[in-house]
Amino acid sequence: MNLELPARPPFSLATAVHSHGWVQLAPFGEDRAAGVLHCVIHLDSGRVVALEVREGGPGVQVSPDTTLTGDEAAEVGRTVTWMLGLDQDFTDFYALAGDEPKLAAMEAQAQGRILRSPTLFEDTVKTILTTNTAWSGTIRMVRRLVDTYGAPLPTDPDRKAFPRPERLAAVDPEELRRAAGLGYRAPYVAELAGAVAGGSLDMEALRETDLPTPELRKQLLSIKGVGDYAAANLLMLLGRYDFLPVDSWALRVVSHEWHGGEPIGRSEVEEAFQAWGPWRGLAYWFWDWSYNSAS
DNA sequence: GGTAGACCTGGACGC
DNA sequence: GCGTCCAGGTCTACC
Repeated sequence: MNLELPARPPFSLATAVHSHGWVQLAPFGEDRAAGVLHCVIHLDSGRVVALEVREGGPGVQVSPDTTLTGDEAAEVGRTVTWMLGLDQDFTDFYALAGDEPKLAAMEAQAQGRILRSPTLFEDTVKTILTTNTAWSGTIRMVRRLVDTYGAPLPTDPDRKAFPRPERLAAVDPEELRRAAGLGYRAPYVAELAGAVAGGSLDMEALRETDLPTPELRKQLLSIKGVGDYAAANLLMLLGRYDFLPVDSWALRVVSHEWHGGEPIGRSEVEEAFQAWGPWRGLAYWFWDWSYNSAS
């Protein structure tokens, strides 16, 4: 049983999937040559299913590895729509970007969507695990977290879904530190999982909130382990582009783009994209960096 | 509000 | 093979 999900044009599955490194993080996977995105998700019914997502029509075709009930199929539809931002509309941004040579190709390439995990909880944990470590470390930590605590896929137990909050909340932080190699980040993940599992923090409600972006940012910053960079990264995933996720890479590319490679600070990065107003994060994310392409 | 130091891991490097 | 250094954001204490 395949699901056909429409996307607001322009849309490209490959562009959305490769919008950042998230596809390299478990339980995502891909067959790049075949143009297939793989993922394993844990449904509300308790079942764990594998999905294959292909571009099809003006949207995507989703192939589960098992027969789904009506409710489960509807949940898969909502989840994949969220993950790929199928209903996102960048018309206003494209109108501005068309006048900027460094962004002018965005509409033709259907850029703008940023691959998300099935839940904001999962994306928040993954974002915490990007901080203060190399990308290879993030890949390793997420993989070990999924392998150690994720619910197995019945048809292939070696493949697992991202662990649910209640599962991680039940793990001693010291075990998280050792078993998943999270280091000092372990108590942050444990505290977040505990808050979500205990009901004191409804992460998924933040996906639909009408809160102004600065207020939403404050809520994200109240999560231990989420600082300026991580909050801005999560806001980007939530479709709020008012803040820039300034990390060491941002300092490097902005320095080479406008400051001759000289050391710069956060303020120079923010100043570079100030003119883009509520779209500044998107302009930064998809900027055609001269340093990046030359290195 | 700004700053210094600690946190943790793995990779690079020198010996 | 071993030891040392470094990169990578956030938190806490302190000024």
